[in-house]
Amino acid sequence: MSIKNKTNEQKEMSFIGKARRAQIVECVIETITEVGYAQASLGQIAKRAKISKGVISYYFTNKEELLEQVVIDYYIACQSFIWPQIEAQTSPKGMLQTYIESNLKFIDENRKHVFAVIEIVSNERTDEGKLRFAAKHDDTIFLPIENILRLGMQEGVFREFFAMSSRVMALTIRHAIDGFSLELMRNPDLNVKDYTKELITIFERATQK
Amino acid sequence: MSIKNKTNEQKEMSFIGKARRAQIVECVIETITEVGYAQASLGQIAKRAKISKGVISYYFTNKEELLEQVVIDYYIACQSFIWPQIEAQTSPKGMLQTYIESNLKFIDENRKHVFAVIEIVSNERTDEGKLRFAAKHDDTIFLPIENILRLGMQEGVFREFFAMSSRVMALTIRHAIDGFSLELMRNPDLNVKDYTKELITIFERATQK
Amino acid sequence: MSIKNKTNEQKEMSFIGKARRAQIVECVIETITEVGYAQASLGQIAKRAKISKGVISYYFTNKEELLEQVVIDYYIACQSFIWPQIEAQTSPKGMLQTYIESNLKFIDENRKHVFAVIEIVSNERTDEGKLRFAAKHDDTIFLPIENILRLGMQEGVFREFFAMSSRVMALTIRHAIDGFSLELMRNPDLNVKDYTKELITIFERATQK
Amino acid sequence: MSIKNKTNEQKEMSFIGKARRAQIVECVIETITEVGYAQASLGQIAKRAKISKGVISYYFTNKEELLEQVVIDYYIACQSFIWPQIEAQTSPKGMLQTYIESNLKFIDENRKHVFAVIEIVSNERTDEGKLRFAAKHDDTIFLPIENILRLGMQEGVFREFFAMSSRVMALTIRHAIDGFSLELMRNPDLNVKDYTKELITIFERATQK
DNA sequence: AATGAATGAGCTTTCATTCAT
DNA sequence: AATGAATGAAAGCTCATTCAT
Repeated sequence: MSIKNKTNEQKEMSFIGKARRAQIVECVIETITEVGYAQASLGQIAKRAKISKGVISYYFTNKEELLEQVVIDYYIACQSFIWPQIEAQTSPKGMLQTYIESNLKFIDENRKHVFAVIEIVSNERTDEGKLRFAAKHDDTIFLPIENILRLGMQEGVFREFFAMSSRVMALTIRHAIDGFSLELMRNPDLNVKDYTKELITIFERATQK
Repeated sequence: MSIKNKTNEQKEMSFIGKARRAQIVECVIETITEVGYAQASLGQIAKRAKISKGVISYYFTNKEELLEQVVIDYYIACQSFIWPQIEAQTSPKGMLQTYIESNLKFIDENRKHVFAVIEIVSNERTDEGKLRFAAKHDDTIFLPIENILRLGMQEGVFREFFAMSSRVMALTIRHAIDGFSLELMRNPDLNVKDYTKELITIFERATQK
Repeated sequence: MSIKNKTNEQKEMSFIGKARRAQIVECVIETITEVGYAQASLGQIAKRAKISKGVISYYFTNKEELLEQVVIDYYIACQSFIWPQIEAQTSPKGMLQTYIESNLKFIDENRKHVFAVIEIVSNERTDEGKLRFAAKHDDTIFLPIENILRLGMQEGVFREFFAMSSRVMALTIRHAIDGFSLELMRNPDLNVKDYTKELITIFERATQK
Repeated sequence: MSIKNKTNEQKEMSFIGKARRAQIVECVIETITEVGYAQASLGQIAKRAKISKGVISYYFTNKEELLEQVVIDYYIACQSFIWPQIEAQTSPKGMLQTYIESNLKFIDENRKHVFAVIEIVSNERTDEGKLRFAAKHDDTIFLPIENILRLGMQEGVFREFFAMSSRVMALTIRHAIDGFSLELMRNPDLNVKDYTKELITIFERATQK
């Protein structure tokens, strides 16, 4: 019986099992980076992992679950890298700066993983044609930045955002960050320090009173 | 003989031929909008166009050419909508504002087409795994905005951008605009006016002295 | 109504109609020569003829009839070239020599047509998978040479062929001639004179007492 | 991962894998025999093998490689059958006789395989329209017989061949042998013994001083 | 725990043929 | 007389998934 056909209580996955899943996830990232989402077949992934396709099916229910794991791993790694840094900040301005800074740092240090996640999130769909990770992505990604902006407004350090404009600001920051990831793949020699500094400047000016 | 095996300029395409190509391009846009790039097969496209798959092959050499046509049509429509408005401006500040405004207006009025192009440009690859439209996209999309920024610096109305930061600014503006398109698909009832106003505010503040 | 849907009595084909058929047949030969039987589609043929595929269907019931016409034209041209020369001979030895000589001359002067016919005859099959032209080919091709051999035996100028060996001789002569055609396509600069001389020598020696 | 994406030498193919490939090759031969090269699609082959089309793609990179395997198998089997017999001969005359004899024997005992190879070699083309196996065929097939003829001339037991006529002789012998294969398919009850005897006589006479 | 084998659906593309004009 | 348009079947091939071992 394959590992996946067990009930939830049976979630007794061995150490080696976890390692295998991690290895496969790593190869998904590698593959998507090299050939893109649409060409990243299980065959291509298995080839890079130097295992048979069957192994993937053994450790993951289906391709969907495999890609989800890539996304989940990213969320965990990204959040646990960023949150402590933001929580260490006391001012909204510091939080915003840290949000941008830490995100770019994480992306720089996890280029392929982040790129793969963007590919997956913007392509993977349900049978009905809806983007599968859109909702979850929204929750995980936009809530924190919107909270920072709201806090800044309440404390009076950020300008007053009319109508839905705090959402626009949040989206724009997010698009800038995701866009940085794409640019980094196209142009790996990018000066990350300068890019970060400039992005902080842009959104400091955009938010200040 | 199919329509595509004529001379390269394809001068001699019948009226009905052009109409058919346009109709098929329209259905590609529709299909990508509904099911995404990866699921947009010729079969799906033909189904929506209520024609047989063979017809598509009759009017387009291959899928690649078909998708390229979607992108080309976008470039032509977008440029001819935006350029006159920008050229009518005299100040860099006015140009930047108009650039954002007209882009968002075009996107709003051509939601599906723009979305489809983003899907195609960010997914369609050559046999070697490189993004097929990356280079052309860069030329068409980034040069104008970078020119506006440079002009503003020379005239002293924009702040001094250090190092590569005018490129960062151009990229960030572009990511904000492309991001708007994606957001508009997820949330069709978006208040476009407010979104535009806010985006202009953000980048006015980000660029001013 | 297309020309082919008329009854036999209506075989009133115009001058221009005959010319068209001849032109198309010529292009079939050209196409098969260039790309081979399997790749010689109606589309390829029409392209070389600079006409639409529909025209071919207008003048020929189907592809089968078109290819048959190529073969028929060959038989007529070949026979009317060769027969008079053989009939002018009085001795079996002279006939055999003339048979080889005139065949090779005809092939040399109609390289592409002969090659196309060989391609068609050895590939074109009925729905049941039988070679369509095998029987007709046999009758037209082998009877004359077998007759020459029989005559030579009766007159005592050829050696006695035991058992089925006059058929073997006829076949071998025929294979040598068809093979010459193939070799001529592979190696167009072949010295035809020398080839002819040698082939005559071979079969003179093989048949003589 | 399919069996074919291993190293180039494909050292590590399982026993069952080899058997499957052999089985599929056998069905290609069967299929070409029944319906000819042009109609021998992967679907037809799979049907005869009672497997799905996918299995063929699993064991062979593409159709081209599959057909090449048929040809390679033939070369190996044919050479290893014929060579020892020829090398056992001491005189050129004996060699020539053995060459014809053993070739015809091999064809008789491998009728379908030989026929299939002839179909493939004379039809399979590259994308540029050139016969794919023409060159290799030439090397493998004509060199040995030309060597025998040259040896016979040097030793003075064969007549002097002027100009390119030893090549003509080699070609004619080869055409006779290939032609025998075709004749055998059309007429399975052929008396092979008599055919062989006659062919030997023909070329003995054709070559002798 | 892991694999090789196999499937069947779906992909893009080509093709002979039909038909309205 | 001729064409452009369209079809539907079949081609070679890829893929996610299943399953026996």
